[in-house]
Amino acid sequence: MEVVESPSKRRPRFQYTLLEEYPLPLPAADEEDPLDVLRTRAFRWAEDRSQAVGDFRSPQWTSEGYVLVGKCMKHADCHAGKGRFFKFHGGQAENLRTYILSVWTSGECAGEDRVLRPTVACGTGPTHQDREDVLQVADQLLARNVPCTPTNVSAKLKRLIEPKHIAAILRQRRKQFGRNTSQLQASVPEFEAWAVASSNDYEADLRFARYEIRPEVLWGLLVRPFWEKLQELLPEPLLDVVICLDLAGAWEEGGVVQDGGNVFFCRWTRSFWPLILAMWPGNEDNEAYQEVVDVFREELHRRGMVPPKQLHVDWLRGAQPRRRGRAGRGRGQGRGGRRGRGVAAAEQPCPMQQGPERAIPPHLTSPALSQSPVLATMLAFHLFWKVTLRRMRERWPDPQFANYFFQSRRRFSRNGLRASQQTAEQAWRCLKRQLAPHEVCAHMDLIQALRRTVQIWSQPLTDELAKCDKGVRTLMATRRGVHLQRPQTPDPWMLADGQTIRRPGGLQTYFPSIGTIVNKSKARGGVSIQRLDMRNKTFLAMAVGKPVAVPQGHARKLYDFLAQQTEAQLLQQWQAEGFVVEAAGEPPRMSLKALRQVSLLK
DNA sequence: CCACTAACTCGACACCATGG
DNA sequence: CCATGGTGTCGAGTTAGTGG
Repeated sequence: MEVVESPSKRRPRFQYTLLEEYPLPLPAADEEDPLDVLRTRAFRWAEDRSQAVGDFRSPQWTSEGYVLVGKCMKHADCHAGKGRFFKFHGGQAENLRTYILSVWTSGECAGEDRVLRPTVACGTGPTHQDREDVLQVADQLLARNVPCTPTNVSAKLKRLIEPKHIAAILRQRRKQFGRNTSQLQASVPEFEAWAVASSNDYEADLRFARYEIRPEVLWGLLVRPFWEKLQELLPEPLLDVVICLDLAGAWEEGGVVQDGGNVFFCRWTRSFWPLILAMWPGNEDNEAYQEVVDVFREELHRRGMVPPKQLHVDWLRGAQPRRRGRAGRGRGQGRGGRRGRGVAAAEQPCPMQQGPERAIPPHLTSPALSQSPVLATMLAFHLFWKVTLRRMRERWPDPQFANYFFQSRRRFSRNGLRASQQTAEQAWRCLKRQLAPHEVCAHMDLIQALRRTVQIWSQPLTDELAKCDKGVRTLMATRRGVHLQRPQTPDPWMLADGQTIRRPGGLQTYFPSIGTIVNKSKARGGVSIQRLDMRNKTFLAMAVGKPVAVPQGHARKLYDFLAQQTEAQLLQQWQAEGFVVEAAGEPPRMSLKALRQVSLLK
């Protein structure tokens, strides 16, 4: 008759040896249940050591606190209970600053790599190892800014894994992390803590106006130094603002709101001031713009500043490609939660957001909209858009868009000034340069880099610094050199001597006087200036951009354009010059080409 | 510039594994 | 036992690359 095995005889199978003492952060205050604490720490260890542990038995309460026993889930035999086991217990270290997890192990791993879902009809599922390898390669690819596609991953794997498994694993990964690397993902809590703290810190250089953590990390930061400088310039009205969104590296999208227009440095150059820095991952169409505009408004309001007269949005590049990505699907499937917020600012929505569902891009490429010419008088401006509007309403495939476009434009458009995206583009490159040298792997890395950059940009430009080439690349100008409005007269140095000036963010350059420029050009035969004396005023006409000769009588012609008093007169003149092209059976259209030619613009 | 194709993405659904 | 998560499959739609 067989004797019942004594516990001591069976025990050898469970002879645990200490594997390691693993330090981990102390449990937070709200993690009170020691069992939960131990369990999460055990999982954390398993993850850090790429060890699949599962199937925990009921926890036991011993003199050492709770003890958890689980087994390796990686191999077939382990899973069946004939392999390796793990035992965990833990507690605060003696110095009380860390949590020490004691990991014990018993038995050896045995059996083949366990196949997940062995019952599936298609054959084998991926193994744990498969998944780990795929995820690892995916991380590497993403960190290097290489598209993380099944093919790419497959090419980088050292062994063969079924493509459909790779695709499925990647899909799951995308669902969880999007395009973020796991390191970026892991840095979220740190970021969140800072975000909370920073939201109310009105003294800091960077302050959150918006942030969201889930499901994606996105934020808008206000850049205090530039807002304050702007406020100092009041009551001069803001003329225009350019919003620019662009890709910042592979893993996220950034936005810069730029007070591009007419912040004059030394009274003649236009420079950019970043007021808001925003990060908007991925595919939110125009919500990013809308959000940034909202933030901008709120801060203006908070500071009691007057809204800008013009608002330019670089919607073509930012919005169009994304749009296609979503074509054909319903609109509601975005994130319902965020929609509600846009409503508050709906008085001046982003152009793309209203129009008909998805049919906009062709219009946006129209030169009439994207490069409307500089028109010298209010009357010309009026006529130009009157003709164009009619054309849009009657000939363009989407009349609704025309209505929308004009509704939203009417309020802030004016003649004369066309804010160029160029400063915004340059600014963005500048920002990228500043960020590039720093390794940005975690959310806070980016914030730190931005903080450094803002510090550099916002240093005061003293008179001495303005003259020398060395020193910081500040975007600030000397105090008396900044204006929000276009100067009415040239500075004295422009007339007489020229000057050496350091442009914001750039190196110093010598700028000759206007006289010198003209003389030099004349000497090379490149410029011709036509003079027109009218009563008590003198007009000069010269080509801008390309140095071409001014045709005989051209100054007079331009003068006549300016002098027209009524719409009918101007229209007649424009028709005669071929600016307005009439065709049978359809509304007239503006010929930008002719217009440019006569303006002697390139 | 255009058409064609292979590669890719995504959502929906079913089903199983895992953890509580 | 239930909730959650990971995987396979299918179909629809998009994108990038290639060759004319």
